[in-house]
Amino acid sequence: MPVPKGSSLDPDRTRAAILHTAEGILYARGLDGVGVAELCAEAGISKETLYRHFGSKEGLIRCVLEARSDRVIRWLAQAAADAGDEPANQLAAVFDALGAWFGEPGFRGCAIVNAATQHHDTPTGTIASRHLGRYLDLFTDIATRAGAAHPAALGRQLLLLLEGAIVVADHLDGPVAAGDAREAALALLHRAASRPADG
Amino acid sequence: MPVPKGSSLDPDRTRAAILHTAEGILYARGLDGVGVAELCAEAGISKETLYRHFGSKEGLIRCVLEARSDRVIRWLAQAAADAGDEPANQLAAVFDALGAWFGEPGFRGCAIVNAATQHHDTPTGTIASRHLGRYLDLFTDIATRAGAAHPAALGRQLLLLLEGAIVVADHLDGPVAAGDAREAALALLHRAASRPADG
DNA sequence: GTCCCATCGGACCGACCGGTTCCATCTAAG
DNA sequence: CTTAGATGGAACCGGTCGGTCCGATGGGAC
Repeated sequence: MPVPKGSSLDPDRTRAAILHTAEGILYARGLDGVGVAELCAEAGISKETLYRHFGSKEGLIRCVLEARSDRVIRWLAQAAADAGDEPANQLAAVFDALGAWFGEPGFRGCAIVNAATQHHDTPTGTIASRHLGRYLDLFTDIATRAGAAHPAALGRQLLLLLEGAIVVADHLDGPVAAGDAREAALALLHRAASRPADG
Repeated sequence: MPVPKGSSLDPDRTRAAILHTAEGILYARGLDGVGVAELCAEAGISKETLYRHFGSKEGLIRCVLEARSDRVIRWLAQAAADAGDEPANQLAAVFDALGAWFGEPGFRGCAIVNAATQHHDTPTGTIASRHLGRYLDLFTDIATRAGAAHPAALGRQLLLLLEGAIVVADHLDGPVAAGDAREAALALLHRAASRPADG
């Protein structure tokens, strides 16, 4: 049996349900905008269960954010992979995927960056750094395969466009930002690839 | 007399002192990370004085953010103006100024965007929109004077670089982001100016 | 001197917070 | 059946929150 101890249902299932419910509410209302009591009520569990699984509200937040980071990175990497082998097409696909996300109701920016902004001194900040680093890996890989002269620098610039697009989409003009970012990203990629020996 | 009623010192002076102290603490610790009592203690005033001047904590936050937005925009516009008339030089100067800011101890991202992230449903969100719009005006002006084919689109792309740089500097690599953004911004400007009839 | 009023210091309020504990209950393993 | 562990429900804790109110002080304006 994969279930180590007996219980009414499945502890792993319970844990996953808590994470899923908490992710939505914490994203929509902010880390400090919702109390543990409400999270438990929405998830249909007791506070004792939550504290047995996650130890503290901060522990729950950490697990939620790590799961979210994994999912977001996998989603963008898949969007790139689905676009074929051409780096430019992959880059365009990434920003197209972002545009679709920006247009969804309830879009409120990047949950991980938002969380780090709200609790900047906690381990949450570390999760955000790792998250941005994973974006960077994705972009640097694309830049490298595109033959950019300085793939690391181009990767960082593409990351600026991604993060800028998220912020601007959240606070100013929604999905429009994704189109602007896409166009700028392709321009930077083309420039770097057409000058492989020099900037 | 500019002072309407008698008081121990000067109500306007008191108000400005509250704003100054509150701005620093709210920026460093977050909107929900500090209570009204502590803000009053640090500013050397009583809660009654704070509530008479600002009505509520939200009212205080609103005044702090509006003052901050004014100051930041004026600071960047001045940096551009000090760089002469050449649009490319002005753009470079803006990102150089950002780089200096990113390196300052206590840098924590954009106070206005951070605030909107923390209290997204309050009027704070409106302040953030206006703030980004003012950046946009600055960049669109530079793009127009540079002879860009689509100055509005270029302005929005430059805004993406600025906001992205702030986020990345805050959560990943500090002042490096400003240099990357500067280089990308100049590349986008050059591209748009050298193709004034077509993208 | 006499008012006026901004101010301070602090008591006070109700609400909510994160977190702990106890207990009855249910389920699955043996 | 017995037993052990996971659970829900709820009471409870100390602390903090934003906000109000009151008494005392002290400096202009007249």
